[in-house]
Amino acid sequence: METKLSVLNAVPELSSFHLFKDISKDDLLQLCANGTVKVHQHRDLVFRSGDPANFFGVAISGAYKLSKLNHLGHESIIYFASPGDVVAALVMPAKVPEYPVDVTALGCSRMLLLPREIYINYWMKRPPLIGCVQQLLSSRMARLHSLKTMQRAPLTSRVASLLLDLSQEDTQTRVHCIPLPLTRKEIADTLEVTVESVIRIMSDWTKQGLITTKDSSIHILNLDPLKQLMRDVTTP
Amino acid sequence: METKLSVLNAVPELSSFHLFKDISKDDLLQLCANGTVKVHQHRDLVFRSGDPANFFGVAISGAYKLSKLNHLGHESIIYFASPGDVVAALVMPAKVPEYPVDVTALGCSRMLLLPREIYINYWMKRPPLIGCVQQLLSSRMARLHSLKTMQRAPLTSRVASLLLDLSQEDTQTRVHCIPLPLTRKEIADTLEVTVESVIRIMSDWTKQGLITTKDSSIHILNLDPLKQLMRDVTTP
DNA sequence: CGCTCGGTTGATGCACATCAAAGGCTGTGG
DNA sequence: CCACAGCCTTTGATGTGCATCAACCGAGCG
Repeated sequence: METKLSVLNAVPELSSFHLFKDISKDDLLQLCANGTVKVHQHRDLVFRSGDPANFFGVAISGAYKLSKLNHLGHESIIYFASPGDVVAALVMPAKVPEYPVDVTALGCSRMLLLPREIYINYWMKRPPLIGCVQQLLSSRMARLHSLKTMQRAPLTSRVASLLLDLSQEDTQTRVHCIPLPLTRKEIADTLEVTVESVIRIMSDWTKQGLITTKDSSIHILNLDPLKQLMRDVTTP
Repeated sequence: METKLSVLNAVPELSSFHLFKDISKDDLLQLCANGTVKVHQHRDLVFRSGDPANFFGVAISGAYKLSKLNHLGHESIIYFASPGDVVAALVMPAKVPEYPVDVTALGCSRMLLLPREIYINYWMKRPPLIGCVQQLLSSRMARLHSLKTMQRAPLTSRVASLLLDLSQEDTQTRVHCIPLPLTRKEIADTLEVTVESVIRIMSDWTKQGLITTKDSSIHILNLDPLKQLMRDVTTP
């Protein structure tokens, strides 16, 4: 399932994250004391909602989804964490911390896991680092807000908005794609709708040549029509 | 509209908040340096979404709503802040911070406003305080998650859940009521539905004697049926 | 007195859910 | 090697919860 690596190997990647931007290599090793780098396969569960939260994590490569089960036992996806994102940091200061969500790997991914005490004793004593953590949380919060305010928009706009939000421009090929293996079901679970509705919308777009899907990797071929659909509310 | 008071008068209330629980009066005054206590009337706007965020706030009395406008210009309510809650703290560490939401007083309320520099220079250098701030944010995040995961439940459950979430037991009369002036429109804007739908549900409950409304203050007369409705998903 | 604002009710329609069925693809085990 | 199970995707037929639109009432207020 999962394998451990030395933290040392991950130092170059870690240093490249905004989170650790002004931190020397020595400091970085102190901040990662007792840490382990774990390699997860697709769908590996990292943290389970409700479990005692003795560790927090920093995503290094790949991607992770944060989700909960709703009243019917269906998955509700809260957030997608990318490399450089922290998970479970916010609950560390609680007296008896519990993970509020399930954290699951999407595709083969790596995460740095650190004990709670490290957060309390080292991380929280460094204002610049705390500032970065809060900025990450702030942008996660902003994404939640945006999903919430779009809740009453037509589903077409919401799917377009999500895809554009998650897509990144490949620096080489200049192609816009979504850097995580994402099924239609997961898109539906993020927007709190059914798979069928998402599929009806996205297969239209595929037929129109706006997007393609290869090995559950979604590419956006034509940005502008999607941006248009995202805004379209009153189509007179 | 709004009036200023000396911070000194608010010290007893501030000390009673979990946020400042282990902080001496002298320390408290340092943490509130250059602060002002403002008194807001119902519907006064405190921060406007998009404005440069030079201040953050601590709610002292009354209540505040955090909201944004959606694509159609309708209000979407993100959160209700109660006494002891912080607002705009999360965006303080950004290089060029902007308020992500509108903050509006609900009823006559008081808020301690503090300059951004105070957060950066004093608050962030106190790990226990940062811990408390993160706990507040964590519970706000949890409420957002809960609204999100209930999105596909029948509206009846969602209204019941919101009312129960916001209600507090009066320590004297042992009556459960919602400690903020809340219109049906605001409930609708929190759940992202229309007023009419909320009204249809709540007037049923009023007729059944489950709730009453006096001067836009909602009282819950009978908890258990509402709790039942909240859970009810499959009503066979 | 006319105004606005919050609450209420009814008639009608639509966007999305639900249910059903089927095909492709992957991995697993006989 | 094939049979089978499970997951993802797709499509169509049908249903319904909530939105939309319209109208009205009562209370507070300049």
